[in-house]
Amino acid sequence: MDRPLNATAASLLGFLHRGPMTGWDLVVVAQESIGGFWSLTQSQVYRELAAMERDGLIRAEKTGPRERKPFSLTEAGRSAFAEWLDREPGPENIRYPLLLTMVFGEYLAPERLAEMLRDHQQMHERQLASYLETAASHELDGNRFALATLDFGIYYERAVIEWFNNLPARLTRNT
Amino acid sequence: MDRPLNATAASLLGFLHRGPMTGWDLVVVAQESIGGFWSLTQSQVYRELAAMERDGLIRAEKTGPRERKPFSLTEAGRSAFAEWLDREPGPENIRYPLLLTMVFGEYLAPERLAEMLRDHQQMHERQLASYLETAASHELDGNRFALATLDFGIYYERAVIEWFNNLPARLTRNT
DNA sequence: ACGGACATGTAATAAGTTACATGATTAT
DNA sequence: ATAATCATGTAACTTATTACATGTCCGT
Repeated sequence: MDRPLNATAASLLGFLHRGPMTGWDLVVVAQESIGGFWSLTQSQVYRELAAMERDGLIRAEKTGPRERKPFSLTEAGRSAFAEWLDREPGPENIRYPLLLTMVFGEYLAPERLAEMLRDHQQMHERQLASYLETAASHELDGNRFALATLDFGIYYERAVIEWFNNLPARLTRNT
Repeated sequence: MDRPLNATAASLLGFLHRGPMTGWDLVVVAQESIGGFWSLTQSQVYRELAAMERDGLIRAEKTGPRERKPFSLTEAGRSAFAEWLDREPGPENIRYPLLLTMVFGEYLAPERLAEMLRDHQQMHERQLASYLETAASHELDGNRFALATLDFGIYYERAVIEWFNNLPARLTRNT
């Protein structure tokens, strides 16, 4: 007990500030609001919820229809969250397999690499479009913080796309 | 055996194309060349090396001074790598705790958030400077692929810094 | 009636982190 | 001589991924 809260668990506590939610709800909400820079899976959510219930940070409300089991914040949970939130957030980390592939590009058929680049560029363009749509929808207007993180995604995708566009010049060179 | 190769292990095989290296060497080389978008730890390296030796993908050369135990690629290793390299690289994933903190910014003292933002912006500025220095040093000129990934880092850091610079306008708004 | 979304959870495994133990060699 | 760096590795643990099992309720 009183293990330090990990970021994934903490984010669940954060969402529970909005009111009681089930694991399912949390997966959906998290996917939507932090999915762009913090991945989590269903399994993780249920596991963290179970652990946090054991630790008294959340409490199960009475089970609803379809075995819905909503959890609500306890005072302990609220303060554990506040403590976590105030801590120095760690450095970001990026893991991009495509770049790994590219570092070893000399061992790969150029057309194959080109194909991968095309695919990934397309994915990023779609992601950017989706972010822009969200931004235009005004559904986040109530929360300037959420909007700011969305903005991060937009800046990121734009930069990546620009990088893709300038790549051929970089890669076609002699050497 | 014949478990699918993971990206971390595969990258070690990639580096071994340059010639036999020890775990230590690999940690250093990997840190330098892919550290920006693929983190790995010493433990992981030694574990993957042990597993790959078991699987016959690499072979230990004779131990040198200081218990140095260099590994070299086997034919099996070479072809496992080629196979891995040709595969569809998965989507990138970013995990940025600062953004998590920001999403819940409404529960945090504004000055504390501002402080975190200042710190992180500084970290990104330093990172950018370091990338630019590497780019200016011409030490990567022999490898246009490595240069391209370095470029990714530069585009990324620039975008993030720009985002930081535009943040106050975003966050100071009413609401 | 039935397909699809809702909902919870477990099992098995892989990957990643942190800390430590041990010792050799080099440079000062 | 002693501190720093080189070098290998283990132990203990936490986090993350993938796949599966089970069942409910809603809409058509």
